[in-house]
Amino acid sequence: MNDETQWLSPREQRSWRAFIRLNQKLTARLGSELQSNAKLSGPDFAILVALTDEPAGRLRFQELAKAIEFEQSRLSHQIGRMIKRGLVAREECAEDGRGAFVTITAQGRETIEAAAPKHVAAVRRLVLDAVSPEEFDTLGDLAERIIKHLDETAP
Amino acid sequence: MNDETQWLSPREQRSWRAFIRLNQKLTARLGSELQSNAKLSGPDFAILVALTDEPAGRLRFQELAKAIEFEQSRLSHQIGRMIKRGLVAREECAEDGRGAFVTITAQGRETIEAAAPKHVAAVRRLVLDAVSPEEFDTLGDLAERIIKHLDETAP
DNA sequence: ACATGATAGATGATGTGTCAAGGACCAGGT
DNA sequence: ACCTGGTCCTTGACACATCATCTATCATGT
Repeated sequence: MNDETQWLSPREQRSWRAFIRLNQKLTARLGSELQSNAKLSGPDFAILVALTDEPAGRLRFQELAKAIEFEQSRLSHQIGRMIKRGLVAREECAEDGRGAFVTITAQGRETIEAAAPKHVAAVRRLVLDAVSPEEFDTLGDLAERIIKHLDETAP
Repeated sequence: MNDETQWLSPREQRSWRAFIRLNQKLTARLGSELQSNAKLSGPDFAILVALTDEPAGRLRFQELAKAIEFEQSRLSHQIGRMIKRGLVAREECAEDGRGAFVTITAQGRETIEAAAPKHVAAVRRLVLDAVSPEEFDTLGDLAERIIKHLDETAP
């Protein structure tokens, strides 16, 4: 094996490790707050938000999958579990016999409406409070740039 | 329910969503590259790196858990699976009858040594190539600040 | 009408993460 | 010697993620 690997410099490594660590910690913290405040997981929350963003409160599987960037299969499993808990329902699609809609239920709405304020508060408390508005903008800019780069380098 | 929630401004929301999305995409991409290049998951990789950082190639469960910030139980399950695959081994601890060491095996070393260069290359290609060195420093600074804040606000 | 390939979604197997409960051992006081 | 409480690690149950595979339906060309 050729050993001309461009290892990370100490500086790069420090930034990289901080970034990775932050992701892990943040996901864990927000997830556990959501869980104890509202009995929702991160994926549950993302799905309910996407559905309430729709006037009709429903979406085709495909569109929902695209909106939150879940793979088909992952979404299918996730929706299956959420149906069991009464948060969403599955509806036949008249125009396309293969397709199906996911609809938010009344209970799903109650749950998300109760959860959202606490979640936003947690985001403010855990993240926004740690940096200035300008810095947060910078973070957003960098994130968008890297995402764009990732999508261009797509597999 | 009092409705004085400080919702995110459009600007804040844009940054927040980009940040979250980036985390998800990046974890997914790096995980899948690791998986196809080396048959390792992110957690596998983190553990092998932590063990090779030790001269002895071994650590107590506690210390390993602290080093990579895994909960005890999570680590225990993870190590169990890795033992099955021959990447690490469990060793009794003479000084403390309750404790145990995790040791990297020869096979574990081979695996990580083959995986690391490709992983670093992926990090460069997917992330470092998208931003300037100064920007990456900034990212690191912000990440460290938020982590510090998270730890101070610890549960 | 009918083949053919593409698309929508479901399903089972396996690996991963979290929580709650448990078993083994240690340390300190009595 | 014996509690008692804490520490170290394991275990089982369940939610989640990914992969490969499957079925049903659609859309097109003949």
